[in-house]
Amino acid sequence: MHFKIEKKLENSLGRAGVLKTSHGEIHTPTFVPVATKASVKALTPLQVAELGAEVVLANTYHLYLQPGDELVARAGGLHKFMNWEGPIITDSGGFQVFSLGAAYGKDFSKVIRGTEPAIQIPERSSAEDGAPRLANIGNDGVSFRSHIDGTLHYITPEKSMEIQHNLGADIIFAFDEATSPHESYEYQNEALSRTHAWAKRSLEYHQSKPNKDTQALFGIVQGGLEKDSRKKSAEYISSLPFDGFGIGGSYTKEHMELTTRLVNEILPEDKPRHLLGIGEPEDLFMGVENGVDLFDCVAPTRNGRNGTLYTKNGKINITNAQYRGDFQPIEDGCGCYVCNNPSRDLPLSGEEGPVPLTRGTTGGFTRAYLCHLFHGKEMLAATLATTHNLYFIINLVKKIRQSILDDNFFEFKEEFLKNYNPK
RNA sequence: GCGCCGGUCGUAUAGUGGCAAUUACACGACGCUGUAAACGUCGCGACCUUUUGGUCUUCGUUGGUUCGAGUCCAACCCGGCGCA
Repeated sequence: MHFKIEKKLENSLGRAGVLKTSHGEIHTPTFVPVATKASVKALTPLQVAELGAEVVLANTYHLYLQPGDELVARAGGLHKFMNWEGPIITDSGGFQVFSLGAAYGKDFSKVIRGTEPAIQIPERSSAEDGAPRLANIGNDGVSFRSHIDGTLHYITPEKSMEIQHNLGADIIFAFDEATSPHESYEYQNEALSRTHAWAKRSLEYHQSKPNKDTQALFGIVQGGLEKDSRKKSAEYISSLPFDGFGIGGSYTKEHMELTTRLVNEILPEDKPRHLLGIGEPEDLFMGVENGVDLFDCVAPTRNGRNGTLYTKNGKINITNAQYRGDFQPIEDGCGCYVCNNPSRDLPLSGEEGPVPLTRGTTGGFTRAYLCHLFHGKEMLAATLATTHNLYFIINLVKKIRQSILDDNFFEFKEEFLKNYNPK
């Protein structure tokens, strides 16, 4: 893997670059669609590529449970298994320590609403808290109860690396512990030392294997909301010879910006940075401006499946009654397949010359049609909504990248945010 | 004509003396940020209220029994089945 910065954004941490992997180039900053179980839900890899995605992110924990990393290895690795030829990133399973652990059954999420994360997790200090959860954390690793069949599994940093080696992604992540900002200060400290110890163990295991030459390993900065902890974490993680870095954890919007800037000021400039799990439009501008190169997020795909669609004016819930008879496209002027339904000239195999895939110009799909598909529970609803949302987000980051190259990032940001209501 | 069964929120249902009344679907709104997620939460008779509330009107119709009736009784209307 090789990373080259093409252009820097003046008076900020932002930059545009190219990340070369053995499965192709990634032009950064970029948005990485999430393909947790080796599938971007509702889309084929060809569709994902046509949307402009250059890389996808799959998950270690999920693929370990189903179908099993050894089976993926037998299939010839993730690329072959899922028939995606481009670069792949795998997450380490660290986030599941959080989502199946402290956050299990609760409404904690990565981005906390409001400003005061005052509610602490009271039962956290006691081992026998009685609260249902599927993950329990020890210093050596984490025991998980499978959310699929309830079987017990134990994942250590070494195990996470082994699984990720079997999966064979281009970029893999160190095993970490994501914490909720609701945790106590003492707990955050404990978790941070664990994440640091696990980072070192992940790295040592990785470097002892031949995979170190074919797979890049990213370390993950944690540290919660405390500036000092974040700083400490960024300093420690960047002192280790990782190929790149992830920024993890969960925070309020306000802290997200402070944290991103603080961390990226410390991380070495010449290595790529991935802001884990972030991807609302306003957050993408924030991240890029503060030195982030890669974003992944389930928001465009999940929101799409649940009926929330992105437009330049903000998100709309397409299932709402007001759209039942609305014959406009989702977003006027959007260049995606759903909105424009352009006559495309893709040649079909065996045919001579370009063959239009669409006959005539129907003008694309309407809001009314999408609304109908959702109410009718048609599978096409998910496909079209995901197509539009992913295009919207991927294209937004592409435009942000271009604005850096064109020296008009700040103008573009202002113009976009002026119209966009984050809600 | 006789007998039996049945008529409850848009639909299908639960309910056999304390009920504005169960559940599902539909409908309406909201939420979703390294995917436990084609999911979840809330609302769904009307009006009022700051509240854990208050008032009114509802289970085919009309009457009755009862402190109290969707629930018991009577008649009637409608539907299904059976016998003529």
